[in-house]
Amino acid sequence: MAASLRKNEILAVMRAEGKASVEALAERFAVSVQTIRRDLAELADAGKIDRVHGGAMMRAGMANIEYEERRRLNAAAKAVIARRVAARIPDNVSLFINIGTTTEAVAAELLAHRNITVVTNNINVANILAANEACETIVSGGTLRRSDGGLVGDLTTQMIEQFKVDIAVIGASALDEEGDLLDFDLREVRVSRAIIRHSRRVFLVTDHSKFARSAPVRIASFADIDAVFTDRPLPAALEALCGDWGTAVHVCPPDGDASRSY
Amino acid sequence: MAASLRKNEILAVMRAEGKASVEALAERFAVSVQTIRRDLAELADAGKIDRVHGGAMMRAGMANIEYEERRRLNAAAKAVIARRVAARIPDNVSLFINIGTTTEAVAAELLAHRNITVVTNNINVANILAANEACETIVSGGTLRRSDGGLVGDLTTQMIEQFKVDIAVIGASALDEEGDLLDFDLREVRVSRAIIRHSRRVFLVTDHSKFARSAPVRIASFADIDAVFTDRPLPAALEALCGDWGTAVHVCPPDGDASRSY
DNA sequence: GCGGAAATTTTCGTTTTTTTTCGTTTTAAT
DNA sequence: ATTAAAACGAAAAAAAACGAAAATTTCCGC
Repeated sequence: MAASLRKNEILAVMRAEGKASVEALAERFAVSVQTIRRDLAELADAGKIDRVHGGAMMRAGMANIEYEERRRLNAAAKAVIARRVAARIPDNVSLFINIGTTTEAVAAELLAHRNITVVTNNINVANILAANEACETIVSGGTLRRSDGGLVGDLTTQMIEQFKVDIAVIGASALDEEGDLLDFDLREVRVSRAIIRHSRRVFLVTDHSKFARSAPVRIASFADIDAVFTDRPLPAALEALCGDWGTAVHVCPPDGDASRSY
Repeated sequence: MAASLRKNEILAVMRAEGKASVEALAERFAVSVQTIRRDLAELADAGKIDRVHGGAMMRAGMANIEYEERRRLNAAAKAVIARRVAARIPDNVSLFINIGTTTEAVAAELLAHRNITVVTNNINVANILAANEACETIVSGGTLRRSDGGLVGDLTTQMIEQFKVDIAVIGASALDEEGDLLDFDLREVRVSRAIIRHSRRVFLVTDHSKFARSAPVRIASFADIDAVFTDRPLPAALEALCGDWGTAVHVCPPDGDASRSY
């Protein structure tokens, strides 16, 4: 790619001001708007900026958009699951809530709970629970993961290990039929394992889409979980395993039907 | 979804002022009210704001009125101070940023910095810096203080002590003429002291209103600080002391005049 | 300095997207 | 219940993007 001085300067302007219009850039560099359009198109192709009508902006919001998308996915099912979980959580308890859009939905359903202590490694959960005055919110330390507001790393694990709570609410990126909980990021998995070790009871919340997916790192087994909350029945094989392991299964159908529990 | 430069700006206005009317936004951006309505409708669909008759407001939840009020106070002065501080912070450094509305303004000015590592005990700073891909953000653990998004407590102090950074950016609730930095919450003060101990250089950011106030717990002395950034000249007695102690004083006048440094 | 090839920029007509206009419906306040 | 402001929907108008040909600049060797 032939390096143009202008393109670098455009990038500098964008970084400084966050955004720029085609018109303004054309005037600033004393070239035609067409030339600016080509520069912006190339920069956008290279993934440096995001093109918008009339100009361009820094690619900052991108990761966030993706996350918002993920949050919206199966939102109805997640809300039903969350309500059901919240109903099982009494007042006056201590909780872990870890990373995940479904766990965030649970946090939103805990706004009316009284006198609870929540330890979380999810900055969005902290933001949500800040609205509940009767909730002491403890944020675990760690490196902020931009993609989903999660806090991960050794620091997070160390911090988790300083607690022992009544109930943990955890998610997982994927589930398989042998009853394993899976995730993508080893750092996050280490945190999840610490959470399971330091909780008296563990609730797994997950929508059905996780059964269709796979991920490389094993967090734990359904045998380590006390209860699963999901929106559709488990595969038969897995349901049988849960029976053997004594793992309670709560199916929360989205349309408000009576939910089934095993 | 077609992103627009205007929508980002609307969001910024909303964050700064909490709410905005369709009429006012239309005038500000010199477009028709219809266009603003469409923008607001899309932002509301995306869940960023809440639509109300005649305008829109920030989504309820974390919205802490008192805190928003405090943030708005002397906002212009804080922005000038923040820009000045950011100009003194090079790329490729590690930073502490602690609790305070002025320190948050500094974080906002660091969005264009490259390859920085920021350790913070302020959840708002973490939210702001999430937009900078070239910034590794590490959140200290601790108990979430609802009033200002601060993380405080022994856990926070422990976490801070695991780092040693190049520059600390700190605030204070009050300052007195003998050159002491003061605060209200002992837990927060312990954290601030840890931050000072574990930084190679310390920048204090504060607007003039802090001189008129007092607080019970002593954080440190101006003698422990490398540089002070403020919007009005210090009381003469204190300025003399800073001279003795070798504490640099940067006065950043709000109207864009040449700022004075001692 | 000159000619000419290659790259870059501008011009121009067309297509797409966004914004405005205007008539109608809904909302909130008296 | 009445009324004025605000929201909505759809067609018209305006602005911006696109594609490709024409014009300009740059970069060579001579």
